[in-house]
Parts: sequence; C-alpha cells; structure tokens
Amino acid sequence: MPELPEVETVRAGIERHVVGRTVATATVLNPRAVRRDPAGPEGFADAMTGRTFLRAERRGKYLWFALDDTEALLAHLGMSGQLLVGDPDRPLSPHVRARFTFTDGGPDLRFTDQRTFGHLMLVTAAPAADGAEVRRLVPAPIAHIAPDPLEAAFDAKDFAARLTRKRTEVKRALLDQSLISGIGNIYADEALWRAKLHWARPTQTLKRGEVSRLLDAVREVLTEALKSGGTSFDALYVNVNGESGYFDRSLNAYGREGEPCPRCGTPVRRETFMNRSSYSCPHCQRPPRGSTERTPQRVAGAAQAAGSR
DNA sequence: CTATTCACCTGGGTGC
DNA sequence: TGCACCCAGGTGAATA
Repeated sequence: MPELPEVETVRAGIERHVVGRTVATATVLNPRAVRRDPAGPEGFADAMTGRTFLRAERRGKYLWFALDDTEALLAHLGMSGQLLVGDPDRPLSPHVRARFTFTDGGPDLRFTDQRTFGHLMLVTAAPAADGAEVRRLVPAPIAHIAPDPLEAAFDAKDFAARLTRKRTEVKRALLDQSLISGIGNIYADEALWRAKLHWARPTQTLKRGEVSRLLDAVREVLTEALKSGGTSFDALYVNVNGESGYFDRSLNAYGREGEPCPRCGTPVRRETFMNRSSYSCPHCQRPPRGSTERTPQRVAGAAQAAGSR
C-alpha cells in the first residue's frame, strides 16, 4: 500500500523520467480513473494532450505534476496504483487505466491500478498558504490536506497542539490526513510500536514527551522506509507495487501477528480497529486504562450485513 | 465546526 | 473443482 515513502519514490521517478517531456497522446482506458475530473475522460485526455510535465511534487500521499503556473495533473495511487514508465511498445496489462505517450517517442507513462481506488485529475493550483518560505503551488482539491512530517511547511508545535486538542485515539489521529499527512495503516503501526504507544491511547492524555517521541518515531519510520525504497530510483520502471521488492522492508509490528516483538520477544498481537488490523506488542504497548480489548473477529451483524451486499 | 460511518473496488486466499 | 465469502484499506460524501 503506497504511503509517503512509496509515493515519494514514485515522485522522484517521475521527476527523473518524465519531467521536461511533452505529452503526444493521452488515453483513458477506464473512465473510473478520472472520475473526479469534471471534464470527463475525453475532456481530460484532450486537455492533457500537448502539455509538458514541468515539476513533480508531493504532499503526503498525493502527487502532482505542474503543467504551467496554474494547472497541474493531480494523482493519488489509492490502494494499488502504480505509475510505470517503460517501452511504449510493451504489451498493455489489463489494469492500465490511463496512458500517456510523449512527443520524443521515448518511454510512455502508464497509470496502472488493480483496485481502482486511485485517480488522476487535471486541477488548478494556488500558492500554498501554509508557510512563508513555501512558494510552490498546491492543488485546490488537496488544500485541506495537512503538510507531511518530511516537508518544510510542517509545524511540529502546531501538530502537537492540534493532536492533544482532539478527542480521539492516537492511531486515528495519525491516519487523519488533515492533521498530519502521508501516514497509512502500516507506518502508523510501526511508529506506534517504536514510540511504545498503544493505538487506543486518547490523544488528550498524551504527555509532551510522548508527543515528541511519537513524532520522532514517525519521522524515523518514514525516513528509513524512504531510504530502502531509494534503491529502485535508477530503474526505468517507477514502481510502487507491494510486490516490487523494496516493500518487503523490515517491519517490527505490522503483519507480524504471533511473531516475537524485536524488542522484548513477546508475541505481537493483532486487533481490529477502524475495521482494519492493528498490530502491536502487548508488553511494550500497554492499552490505556479502561480501553476494551478487541479481537479480530467482526461482530456477527456486521459480517452478515457485509456478506449480504 | 467535529466525529463517525459507509461506499467505492478487485484478486488472492480459504473453507466447505 | 467450484462456489461463497473474507480480506487488504485511503478517501470523501453523507450523516449525526
């Protein structure tokens, strides 16, 4: 699942292989890929033709490619999206949702997305209003997304204040892209493990030291994952798929149910939270007082309702 | 305004 | 072998 490090790897790949090139043809193979673009598939393709990719930018899990001073191609990879650059004559895989060829006749760009949660959209961009030194444009549809912890516009003090003001659990807060962007289920669990915090911990009870420990953990986890993803930068293929190799980075908690915690050896537990799995160490990450232990099973009614759909 | 719930998707895996 | 179902989960619209 592409979270900040994977999306940044894609951004760097696009910067290297696509920026400076001009679109010869744009083809939408599945209209769902541009469902958020009011111009529709034909309008989108028409508007993209002849445009030049000027810059590759990112905030959190969103990517955008400036086309001029006010317009950009916005991309979100969703669960399974990939942006692949390669030989324009290679066969078209069944999950290619959109394709761009370039006037130089070189490698093409393909938006591939099995589960179709991702999308592309031509947008207008306005100057970011989140930092005096920030001069770049941010697309209007993602103006509500908070800066991510690796960008200059990120304000740690403001994050701490807003985090502890919320009335919610700490993991839910980490996944809230309007509070801090770029973190998904995997790195949320990894950061909480590293900071020795349980996912259900009420944000209002977090001590100052715990907040800074958590933010440090978030930055470390993202930075390390980014480093291991960086090895694929030289490849022509800009790959962000779970199977692509660097995604098997070492994880300490996520997906390791029953395996020993690397810190203390206690078997990692899995619990259901927000209808998804949360992995944590029962010894290092003690549940807050009064929190209900939850098992991975769904409630009977929910399972039945889901099954009948 | 804030917090919560749900719809949107598909292919691999599992159990009967 | 075939079928039904579960599961992965980020986003934004709808709802409370």
